[in-house]
Amino acid sequence: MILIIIFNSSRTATGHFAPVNRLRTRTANNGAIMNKRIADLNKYLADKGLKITRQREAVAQVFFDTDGHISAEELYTKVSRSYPGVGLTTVYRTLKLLKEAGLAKERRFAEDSQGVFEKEDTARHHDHLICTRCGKIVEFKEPLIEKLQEEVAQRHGFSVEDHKMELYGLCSACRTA
Amino acid sequence: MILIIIFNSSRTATGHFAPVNRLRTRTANNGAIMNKRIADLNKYLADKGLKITRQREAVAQVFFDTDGHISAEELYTKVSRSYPGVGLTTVYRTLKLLKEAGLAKERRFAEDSQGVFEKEDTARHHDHLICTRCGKIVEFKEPLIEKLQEEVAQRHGFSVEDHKMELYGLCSACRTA
DNA sequence: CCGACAACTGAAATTGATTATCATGTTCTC
DNA sequence: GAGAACATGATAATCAATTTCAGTTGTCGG
Repeated sequence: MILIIIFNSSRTATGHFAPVNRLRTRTANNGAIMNKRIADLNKYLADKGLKITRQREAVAQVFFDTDGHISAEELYTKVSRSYPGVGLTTVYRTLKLLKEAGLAKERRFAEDSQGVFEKEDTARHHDHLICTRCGKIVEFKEPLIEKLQEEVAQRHGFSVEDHKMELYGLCSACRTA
Repeated sequence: MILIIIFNSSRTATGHFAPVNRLRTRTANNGAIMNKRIADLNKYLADKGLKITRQREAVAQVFFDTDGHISAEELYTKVSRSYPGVGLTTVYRTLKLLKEAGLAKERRFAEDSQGVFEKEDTARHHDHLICTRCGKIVEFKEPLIEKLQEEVAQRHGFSVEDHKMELYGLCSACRTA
């Protein structure tokens, strides 16, 4: 005997069953705490005439709950644990939206590596020290350098919207080893 | 009637005829001015037990004759005009060698763009202002920022080997437009 | 609540820069 | 000048990221 129960699911053309219920009950819209960043994203989407979807909220929520740097692939894995049925494509697309909305920032520390993302508000105005041997990454702030950057830009008629500064070298552990 | 003349050519397995003579008579080794950078490259190759070849000299020569930034693809096109029969693969390989030899530096100004290369001695200790609208790139030097970078690194136990600093914004033309 | 339509989704295909493969060619050393 | 090691170039492979496309779902006006 074969018993098949399809309960409020969305069967896609390729045979995938999206766990709609689980996803829906967990999203911010349905009772959970709607944090400010999700609200910011939703506002951005509404302003642009884009749609607020379960998948976007799921990706955004997991992203906002993550500290430090995370790649699209890693985020996909992490999202899949809580909200299976969200595709890697959607993770990429949502990260792109988060960047556009000014909520995420993309970085790439090595030429041949994949991009990593971090929350814009914690990313703002900090730069990175990268150990070329062990890959260790240290974040730092240097307001004086920022000031000089502004001055240099002004001298050349530029207005600065963003900057990237990375220092490559050896950390103390690798230098003594 | 079919007449085939093969004149001191190197017929590869895929039917390509490399114009060996033309290439040879034009290389630095055969009478032309051997500039210092080519000599540096040759010394590097010799030290590493690698070989000095016509192709490597051709790519290096054209690269050294180029000012500013050039991509591997562009360099390939440019080399092909003077020295046809040099493959794109070899251009990539030679640029890699030039980097290792400390004669070239690779940069990547946009996340999704191809890498561009510039001569190391002109690249050293200068950074870039990039217009996010028109793509204009302005180079600048700011020794004071370098000094501060060293200090910051030291404070975190790092020794600086290299750095990357890019300021993104709008140039005067794009700002007023 | 309903319908319609534009936006969204995810799997698979595609892209594009770069690298690996491999059969043949070339350099350099003795 | 013989041989071993390295180099070459066409092609295939790689890999993150994007595009495609058929099917699905938000959103807005009634």
